[in-house]
Amino acid sequence: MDRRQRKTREAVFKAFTELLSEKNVSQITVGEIIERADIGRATFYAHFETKDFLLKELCEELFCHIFDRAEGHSNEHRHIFDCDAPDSVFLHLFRHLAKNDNNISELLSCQNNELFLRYFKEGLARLVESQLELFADRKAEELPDDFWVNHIASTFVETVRWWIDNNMKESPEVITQYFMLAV
Amino acid sequence: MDRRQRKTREAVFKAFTELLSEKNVSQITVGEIIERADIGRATFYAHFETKDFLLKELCEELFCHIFDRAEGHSNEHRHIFDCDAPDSVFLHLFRHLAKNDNNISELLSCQNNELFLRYFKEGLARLVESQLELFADRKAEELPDDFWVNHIASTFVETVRWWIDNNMKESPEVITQYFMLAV
DNA sequence: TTCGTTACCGAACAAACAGTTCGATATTAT
DNA sequence: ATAATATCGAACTGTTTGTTCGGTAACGAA
Repeated sequence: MDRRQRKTREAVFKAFTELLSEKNVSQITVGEIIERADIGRATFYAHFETKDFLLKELCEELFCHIFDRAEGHSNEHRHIFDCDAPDSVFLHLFRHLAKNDNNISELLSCQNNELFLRYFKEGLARLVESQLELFADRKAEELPDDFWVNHIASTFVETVRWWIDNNMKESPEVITQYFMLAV
Repeated sequence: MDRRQRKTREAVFKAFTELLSEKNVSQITVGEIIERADIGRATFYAHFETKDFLLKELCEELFCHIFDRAEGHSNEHRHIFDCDAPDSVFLHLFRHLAKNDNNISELLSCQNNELFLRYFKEGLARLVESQLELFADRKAEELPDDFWVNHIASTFVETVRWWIDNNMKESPEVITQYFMLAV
Protein backbone atom coordinates (compact mmCIF):
# COMPACT_ATOMS: atom_id res chain seq x y z
CA MET A 1 0.00 0.00 0.00
CA ASP A 2 1.14 3.47 -0.92
CA ARG A 3 2.80 5.33 1.93
CA ARG A 4 0.46 8.27 1.42
CA GLN A 5 -2.56 6.05 1.81
CA ARG A 6 -1.20 4.53 4.98
CA LYS A 7 -0.52 7.94 6.48
CA THR A 8 -3.98 9.21 5.64
CA ARG A 9 -5.60 6.10 7.02
CA GLU A 10 -3.65 6.28 10.26
CA ALA A 11 -4.38 9.98 10.66
CA VAL A 12 -8.10 9.34 10.26
CA PHE A 13 -8.09 6.45 12.74
CA LYS A 14 -6.17 8.52 15.25
CA ALA A 15 -8.46 11.54 14.91
CA PHE A 16 -11.55 9.39 15.08
CA THR A 17 -10.35 7.49 18.14
CA GLU A 18 -9.65 10.75 19.94
CA LEU A 19 -13.07 12.11 19.08
CA LEU A 20 -14.73 8.88 20.17
CA SER A 21 -13.24 9.24 23.63
CA GLU A 22 -14.65 12.75 23.84
CA LYS A 23 -18.18 12.39 22.55
CA ASN A 24 -20.80 10.07 21.19
CA VAL A 25 -20.30 8.70 17.71
CA SER A 26 -23.53 10.30 16.49
CA GLN A 27 -22.26 13.70 17.54
CA ILE A 28 -19.06 13.41 15.55
CA THR A 29 -19.15 14.99 12.10
CA VAL A 30 -17.00 14.20 9.11
CA GLY A 31 -15.94 17.83 9.19
CA GLU A 32 -14.41 17.37 12.64
CA ILE A 33 -12.62 14.21 11.62
CA ILE A 34 -10.95 15.72 8.57
CA GLU A 35 -10.07 18.87 10.45
CA ARG A 36 -8.34 16.95 13.22
CA ALA A 37 -6.76 14.47 10.82
CA ASP A 38 -5.71 17.44 8.71
CA ILE A 39 -6.71 15.97 5.38
CA GLY A 40 -8.88 17.11 2.49
CA ARG A 41 -12.55 16.37 2.38
CA ALA A 42 -12.37 14.46 -0.88
CA THR A 43 -9.56 12.37 0.57
CA PHE A 44 -11.73 11.18 3.42
CA TYR A 45 -14.43 10.02 1.07
CA ALA A 46 -11.86 8.35 -1.15
CA HIS A 47 -10.96 6.14 1.82
CA PHE A 48 -14.26 5.63 3.63
CA GLU A 49 -17.69 5.46 2.10
CA THR A 50 -19.39 6.84 5.22
CA LYS A 51 -18.69 7.43 8.89
CA ASP A 52 -20.31 4.08 9.70
CA PHE A 53 -17.89 2.23 7.46
CA LEU A 54 -15.00 4.01 9.13
CA LEU A 55 -16.26 2.85 12.51
CA LYS A 56 -16.61 -0.69 11.29
CA GLU A 57 -13.09 -0.77 9.90
CA LEU A 58 -11.71 0.66 13.11
CA CYS A 59 -13.40 -2.08 15.13
CA GLU A 60 -12.15 -4.78 12.82
CA GLU A 61 -8.60 -3.51 12.97
CA LEU A 62 -8.61 -3.31 16.76
CA PHE A 63 -10.28 -6.58 17.61
CA CYS A 64 -9.00 -8.77 14.84
CA HIS A 65 -5.57 -7.83 16.10
CA ILE A 66 -6.30 -8.99 19.63
CA PHE A 67 -8.09 -12.17 18.72
CA ASP A 68 -5.69 -13.21 16.02
CA ARG A 69 -2.96 -13.06 18.60
CA ALA A 70 -5.07 -14.97 21.10
CA GLU A 71 -5.87 -17.66 18.54
CA GLY A 72 -2.23 -17.91 17.63
CA HIS A 73 -1.39 -18.49 21.26
CA SER A 74 -4.13 -21.03 21.65
CA ASN A 75 -2.68 -23.12 18.86
CA GLU A 76 0.80 -23.07 20.30
CA HIS A 77 -0.15 -23.59 23.91
CA ARG A 78 -3.56 -25.12 24.17
CA HIS A 79 -3.36 -25.14 27.93
CA ILE A 80 -3.96 -21.39 28.13
CA PHE A 81 -7.60 -22.25 27.66
CA ASP A 82 -7.52 -24.21 30.85
CA CYS A 83 -9.41 -22.01 33.25
CA ASP A 84 -7.32 -23.06 36.20
CA ALA A 85 -4.03 -22.34 34.50
CA PRO A 86 -2.43 -19.16 35.79
CA ASP A 87 -2.04 -17.87 32.23
CA SER A 88 -5.44 -18.64 30.73
CA VAL A 89 -6.63 -16.63 27.74
CA PHE A 90 -9.02 -14.85 30.01
CA LEU A 91 -6.35 -13.65 32.34
CA HIS A 92 -4.33 -12.80 29.28
CA LEU A 93 -7.16 -10.68 27.89
CA PHE A 94 -7.83 -8.96 31.22
CA ARG A 95 -4.15 -8.08 31.45
CA HIS A 96 -4.28 -6.78 27.91
CA LEU A 97 -7.11 -4.46 28.90
CA ALA A 98 -5.40 -3.37 32.09
CA LYS A 99 -2.35 -2.33 30.11
CA ASN A 100 -4.67 -0.53 27.73
CA ASP A 101 -2.83 -1.26 24.51
CA ASN A 102 -4.27 0.72 21.62
CA ASN A 103 -6.45 2.66 24.09
CA ILE A 104 -8.94 -0.15 23.88
CA SER A 105 -10.26 0.20 27.38
CA GLU A 106 -10.70 3.90 26.76
CA LEU A 107 -12.93 3.12 23.83
CA LEU A 108 -14.78 0.48 25.81
CA SER A 109 -15.50 2.91 28.63
CA CYS A 110 -16.79 5.83 26.62
CA GLN A 111 -20.36 6.44 25.52
CA ASN A 112 -19.86 4.21 22.51
CA ASN A 113 -19.01 1.05 24.40
CA GLU A 114 -22.09 -0.85 23.23
CA LEU A 115 -20.67 -0.95 19.77
CA PHE A 116 -17.18 -2.04 20.73
CA LEU A 117 -18.39 -4.60 23.21
CA ARG A 118 -20.47 -6.18 20.48
CA TYR A 119 -17.39 -6.61 18.30
CA PHE A 120 -15.46 -7.84 21.28
CA LYS A 121 -18.10 -10.44 22.01
CA GLU A 122 -18.18 -11.66 18.43
CA GLY A 123 -14.45 -12.23 18.38
CA LEU A 124 -14.57 -13.92 21.72
CA ALA A 125 -17.41 -16.23 20.72
CA ARG A 126 -15.39 -17.40 17.72
CA LEU A 127 -12.46 -18.08 19.99
CA VAL A 128 -14.52 -20.04 22.49
CA GLU A 129 -16.30 -21.96 19.77
CA SER A 130 -13.04 -23.08 18.20
CA GLN A 131 -11.99 -24.60 21.51
CA LEU A 132 -15.31 -25.75 22.80
CA GLU A 133 -14.18 -29.12 24.06
CA LEU A 134 -12.04 -27.39 26.66
CA PHE A 135 -15.10 -25.84 28.23
CA ALA A 136 -16.78 -29.12 29.02
CA ASP A 137 -18.78 -28.80 32.21
CA ARG A 138 -21.63 -30.40 34.08
CA LYS A 139 -23.84 -27.51 32.94
CA ALA A 140 -22.65 -27.58 29.37
CA GLU A 141 -23.95 -31.08 28.82
CA GLU A 142 -27.50 -29.97 29.47
CA LEU A 143 -27.37 -26.86 27.29
CA PRO A 144 -27.17 -26.38 23.49
CA ASP A 145 -23.65 -25.69 22.33
CA ASP A 146 -24.36 -22.29 20.86
CA PHE A 147 -26.20 -21.21 23.99
CA TRP A 148 -23.21 -22.25 26.04
CA VAL A 149 -20.75 -20.43 23.78
CA ASN A 150 -22.88 -17.33 23.88
CA HIS A 151 -23.09 -17.53 27.64
CA ILE A 152 -19.34 -17.72 28.14
CA ALA A 153 -18.64 -14.87 25.74
CA SER A 154 -21.43 -12.75 27.20
CA THR A 155 -20.28 -13.30 30.74
CA PHE A 156 -16.76 -12.30 29.82
CA VAL A 157 -17.88 -9.13 28.08
CA GLU A 158 -20.24 -8.17 30.87
CA THR A 159 -17.49 -8.78 33.38
CA VAL A 160 -15.29 -6.41 31.40
CA ARG A 161 -18.07 -3.84 31.30
CA TRP A 162 -18.58 -4.08 35.06
CA TRP A 163 -14.85 -3.85 35.66
CA ILE A 164 -14.44 -0.75 33.54
CA ASP A 165 -17.53 0.92 34.97
CA ASN A 166 -15.98 0.43 38.41
CA ASN A 167 -12.76 2.10 37.25
CA MET A 168 -10.85 -1.19 37.04
CA LYS A 169 -10.03 -1.17 40.71
CA GLU A 170 -9.53 -4.94 40.84
CA SER A 171 -6.37 -6.59 39.54
CA PRO A 172 -6.57 -8.76 36.41
CA GLU A 173 -6.09 -11.79 38.66
CA VAL A 174 -9.04 -10.94 40.89
CA ILE A 175 -11.29 -10.19 37.93
CA THR A 176 -10.32 -13.51 36.40
CA GLN A 177 -11.39 -15.16 39.65
CA TYR A 178 -14.76 -13.39 39.58
CA PHE A 179 -15.25 -14.42 35.98
CA MET A 180 -14.42 -18.06 36.70
CA LEU A 181 -16.81 -18.17 39.62
CA ALA A 182 -19.63 -16.58 37.68
CA VAL A 183 -19.48 -18.58 34.48
CA MET B 1 -53.26 15.80 29.94
CA ASP B 2 -55.09 17.30 27.00
CA ARG B 3 -56.63 14.73 24.68
CA ARG B 4 -54.91 16.38 21.70
CA GLN B 5 -51.54 15.97 23.37
CA ARG B 6 -52.21 12.33 24.14
CA LYS B 7 -53.21 11.61 20.57
CA THR B 8 -50.17 13.34 19.16
CA ARG B 9 -47.87 11.55 21.57
CA GLU B 10 -49.35 8.16 20.77
CA ALA B 11 -49.20 8.83 17.03
CA VAL B 12 -45.52 9.71 17.31
CA PHE B 13 -44.69 6.63 19.40
CA LYS B 14 -46.56 4.41 16.98
CA ALA B 15 -44.87 5.88 13.92
CA PHE B 16 -41.46 5.74 15.54
CA THR B 17 -41.91 2.15 16.69
CA GLU B 18 -42.87 1.12 13.18
CA LEU B 19 -39.87 2.87 11.71
CA LEU B 20 -37.56 1.33 14.30
CA SER B 21 -38.61 -2.14 13.21
CA GLU B 22 -37.77 -1.23 9.62
CA LYS B 23 -34.42 0.52 9.90
CA ASN B 24 -31.68 1.71 12.17
CA VAL B 25 -32.43 4.62 14.48
CA SER B 26 -29.70 6.71 12.88
CA GLN B 27 -31.35 6.33 9.50
CA ILE B 28 -34.72 7.60 10.68
CA THR B 29 -35.37 11.29 10.09
CA VAL B 30 -37.75 13.58 11.91
CA GLY B 31 -39.39 14.20 8.55
CA GLU B 32 -40.30 10.54 8.24
CA ILE B 33 -41.69 10.42 11.75
CA ILE B 34 -43.99 13.40 11.33
CA GLU B 35 -45.10 12.21 7.93
CA ARG B 36 -46.10 8.80 9.22
CA ALA B 37 -47.59 10.20 12.43
CA ASP B 38 -49.37 12.73 10.27
CA ILE B 39 -48.65 15.74 12.45
CA GLY B 40 -47.12 19.15 11.87
CA ARG B 41 -43.44 19.74 12.16
CA ALA B 42 -43.77 22.33 14.90
CA THR B 43 -45.98 19.93 16.85
CA PHE B 44 -43.27 17.32 16.96
CA TYR B 45 -40.77 19.77 18.39
CA ALA B 46 -43.36 21.00 20.89
CA HIS B 47 -43.40 17.46 22.29
CA PHE B 48 -39.84 16.22 21.90
CA GLU B 49 -36.68 18.24 22.07
CA THR B 50 -34.81 15.93 19.71
CA LYS B 51 -35.04 12.44 18.24
CA ASP B 52 -32.82 11.14 21.03
CA PHE B 53 -35.20 12.38 23.69
CA LEU B 54 -38.07 10.70 21.89
CA LEU B 55 -36.16 7.44 21.92
CA LYS B 56 -35.42 7.77 25.61
CA GLU B 57 -39.04 8.46 26.46
CA LEU B 58 -40.18 5.51 24.40
CA CYS B 59 -37.81 3.20 26.27
CA GLU B 60 -38.91 4.52 29.63
CA GLU B 61 -42.55 4.08 28.81
CA LEU B 62 -42.07 0.52 27.60
CA PHE B 63 -39.78 -0.83 30.28
CA CYS B 64 -41.05 1.07 33.28
CA HIS B 65 -44.38 -0.49 32.46
CA ILE B 66 -43.00 -4.00 32.51
CA PHE B 67 -40.84 -3.64 35.58
CA ASP B 68 -43.38 -1.73 37.60
CA ARG B 69 -45.73 -4.62 37.10
CA ALA B 70 -43.03 -7.13 37.96
CA GLU B 71 -42.12 -5.24 41.12
CA GLY B 72 -45.76 -5.04 42.07
CA HIS B 73 -46.02 -8.79 41.73
CA SER B 74 -42.87 -9.37 43.71
CA ASN B 75 -44.28 -7.45 46.63
CA GLU B 76 -47.51 -9.35 46.63
CA HIS B 77 -46.06 -12.79 46.08
CA ARG B 78 -42.43 -12.88 47.02
CA HIS B 79 -42.16 -16.50 46.04
CA ILE B 80 -42.16 -15.64 42.34
CA PHE B 81 -38.53 -14.81 42.80
CA ASP B 82 -37.90 -18.36 43.79
CA CYS B 83 -36.15 -19.79 40.77
CA ASP B 84 -37.67 -23.20 41.20
CA ALA B 85 -41.22 -21.92 41.45
CA PRO B 86 -43.14 -22.55 38.23
CA ASP B 87 -44.17 -18.89 38.08
CA SER B 88 -40.88 -17.14 38.81
CA VAL B 89 -40.41 -13.59 37.53
CA PHE B 90 -38.09 -14.93 34.93
CA LEU B 91 -40.60 -17.29 33.48
CA HIS B 92 -43.12 -14.47 33.74
CA LEU B 93 -40.84 -12.15 31.75
CA PHE B 94 -40.06 -14.79 29.13
CA ARG B 95 -43.78 -15.37 28.67
CA HIS B 96 -44.30 -11.66 28.38
CA LEU B 97 -41.77 -11.55 25.56
CA ALA B 98 -43.23 -14.60 23.86
CA LYS B 99 -46.63 -12.95 23.80
CA ASN B 100 -44.94 -9.85 22.43
CA ASP B 101 -47.04 -7.27 24.23
CA ASN B 102 -46.31 -3.78 22.94
CA ASN B 103 -44.17 -5.29 20.17
CA ILE B 104 -41.30 -5.39 22.60
CA SER B 105 -39.61 -8.43 21.15
CA GLU B 106 -39.85 -6.82 17.73
CA LEU B 107 -37.92 -3.85 19.02
CA LEU B 108 -35.44 -6.10 20.77
CA SER B 109 -34.75 -8.06 17.61
CA CYS B 110 -34.18 -5.20 15.21
CA GLN B 111 -30.95 -3.36 14.52
CA ASN B 112 -31.50 -1.15 17.52
CA ASN B 113 -31.56 -3.89 20.10
CA GLU B 114 -28.42 -2.69 21.88
CA LEU B 115 -30.25 0.34 23.10
CA PHE B 116 -33.36 -1.47 24.28
CA LEU B 117 -31.43 -4.27 25.90
CA ARG B 118 -29.52 -1.70 27.90
CA TYR B 119 -32.74 -0.28 29.28
CA PHE B 120 -34.03 -3.76 29.86
CA LYS B 121 -30.94 -4.66 31.81
CA GLU B 122 -31.11 -1.55 33.95
CA GLY B 123 -34.68 -2.27 34.96
CA LEU B 124 -33.85 -5.88 35.64
CA ALA B 125 -30.83 -5.02 37.76
CA ARG B 126 -32.98 -2.80 39.96
CA LEU B 127 -35.44 -5.63 40.32
CA VAL B 128 -32.78 -8.18 41.26
CA GLU B 129 -31.08 -5.77 43.62
CA SER B 130 -34.26 -5.10 45.53
CA GLN B 131 -34.65 -8.79 46.18
CA LEU B 132 -31.04 -9.76 46.52
CA GLU B 133 -31.41 -11.99 49.54
CA LEU B 134 -33.49 -14.38 47.43
CA PHE B 135 -30.57 -14.98 45.13
CA ALA B 136 -28.28 -16.31 47.81
CA ASP B 137 -26.00 -18.94 46.37
CA ARG B 138 -22.75 -20.68 47.02
CA LYS B 139 -21.15 -18.50 44.34
CA ALA B 140 -22.73 -15.29 45.55
CA GLU B 141 -20.94 -15.45 48.85
CA GLU B 142 -17.58 -15.21 47.18
CA LEU B 143 -18.49 -12.36 44.84
CA PRO B 144 -19.21 -8.66 45.46
CA ASP B 145 -22.94 -7.94 45.57
CA ASP B 146 -22.97 -5.56 42.64
CA PHE B 147 -20.96 -7.96 40.52
CA TRP B 148 -23.47 -10.68 41.31
CA VAL B 149 -26.47 -8.45 40.51
CA ASN B 150 -24.86 -7.41 37.27
CA HIS B 151 -24.15 -11.01 36.39
CA ILE B 152 -27.72 -12.16 36.89
CA ALA B 153 -29.19 -9.25 34.93
CA SER B 154 -26.61 -9.66 32.16
CA THR B 155 -27.21 -13.37 31.85
CA PHE B 156 -30.93 -12.81 31.60
CA VAL B 157 -30.59 -10.17 28.93
CA GLU B 158 -28.07 -12.19 26.95
CA THR B 159 -30.36 -15.20 27.15
CA VAL B 160 -33.14 -13.06 25.73
CA ARG B 161 -30.86 -11.87 22.96
CA TRP B 162 -29.85 -15.42 22.09
CA TRP B 163 -33.46 -16.55 22.18
CA ILE B 164 -34.63 -13.79 19.85
CA ASP B 165 -31.71 -14.23 17.47
CA ASN B 166 -32.69 -17.89 17.20
CA ASN B 167 -36.27 -16.92 16.33
CA MET B 168 -37.64 -17.84 19.77
CA LYS B 169 -37.97 -21.48 18.83
CA GLU B 170 -37.84 -22.63 22.45
CA SER B 171 -40.83 -22.34 24.76
CA PRO B 172 -40.66 -19.87 27.67
CA GLU B 173 -40.37 -22.85 30.00
CA VAL B 174 -37.34 -24.28 28.21
CA ILE B 175 -35.63 -20.91 28.03
CA THR B 176 -36.20 -20.44 31.73
CA GLN B 177 -34.51 -23.80 32.28
CA TYR B 178 -31.51 -22.73 30.20
CA PHE B 179 -31.30 -19.48 32.10
CA MET B 180 -31.43 -21.20 35.48
CA LEU B 181 -28.71 -23.63 34.48
CA ALA B 182 -26.45 -20.91 33.16
CA VAL B 183 -26.66 -18.40 35.97
C1' DT C 1 16.73 10.64 -13.38
C1' DT C 2 12.63 10.27 -15.86
C1' DC C 3 7.92 9.24 -16.57
C1' DG C 4 3.43 7.47 -16.02
C1' DT C 5 0.38 6.63 -12.23
C1' DT C 6 -1.86 7.66 -8.21
C1' DA C 7 -3.12 10.25 -4.07
C1' DC C 8 -4.07 14.48 -2.14
C1' DC C 9 -5.77 19.19 -1.95
C1' DG C 10 -9.43 22.58 -1.50
C1' DA C 11 -12.94 25.11 -3.04
C1' DA C 12 -17.34 25.05 -4.75
C1' DC C 13 -21.73 22.84 -5.10
C1' DA C 14 -26.42 20.47 -4.53
C1' DA C 15 -29.33 17.98 -1.61
C1' DA C 16 -31.00 16.62 2.80
C1' DC C 17 -31.92 17.49 7.40
C1' DA C 18 -32.48 19.83 11.97
C1' DG C 19 -34.62 22.98 14.54
C1' DT C 20 -37.16 27.70 14.86
C1' DT C 21 -40.67 31.18 14.08
C1' DC C 22 -45.23 32.92 13.47
C1' DG C 23 -49.84 33.89 12.22
C1' DA C 24 -54.08 31.37 11.44
C1' DT C 25 -57.20 27.71 12.87
C1' DA C 26 -59.30 24.19 15.69
C1' DT C 27 -60.04 21.92 20.10
C1' DT C 28 -60.32 21.70 24.84
C1' DA C 29 -61.69 22.28 29.76
C1' DT C 30 -64.43 24.99 32.73
C1' DA D 1 -69.48 31.13 25.81
C1' DT D 2 -64.84 32.02 26.54
C1' DA D 3 -60.12 31.99 27.53
C1' DA D 4 -56.36 29.04 27.08
C1' DT D 5 -53.82 26.07 24.42
C1' DA D 6 -52.58 22.56 20.88
C1' DT D 7 -52.03 22.04 16.16
C1' DC D 8 -51.07 23.34 11.49
C1' DG D 9 -48.01 24.47 7.70
C1' DA D 10 -45.14 27.16 5.33
C1' DA D 11 -41.07 29.65 5.28
C1' DC D 12 -36.49 30.26 6.87
C1' DT D 13 -31.58 29.67 8.79
C1' DG D 14 -27.72 27.01 9.55
C1' DT D 15 -25.36 22.58 9.42
C1' DT D 16 -23.93 18.35 7.47
C1' DT D 17 -23.36 15.21 3.90
C1' DG D 18 -21.44 13.49 -0.20
C1' DT D 19 -19.73 14.81 -5.00
C1' DT D 20 -17.06 17.07 -8.58
C1' DC D 21 -13.00 18.72 -10.73
C1' DG D 22 -8.81 21.02 -12.00
C1' DG D 23 -4.36 21.60 -10.15
C1' DT D 24 -0.35 19.89 -7.38
C1' DA D 25 2.70 16.74 -5.10
C1' DA D 26 4.38 12.17 -4.05
C1' DC D 27 5.16 7.59 -5.40
C1' DG D 28 7.22 3.40 -7.72
C1' DA D 29 9.32 1.31 -11.59
C1' DA D 30 12.39 1.42 -15.53
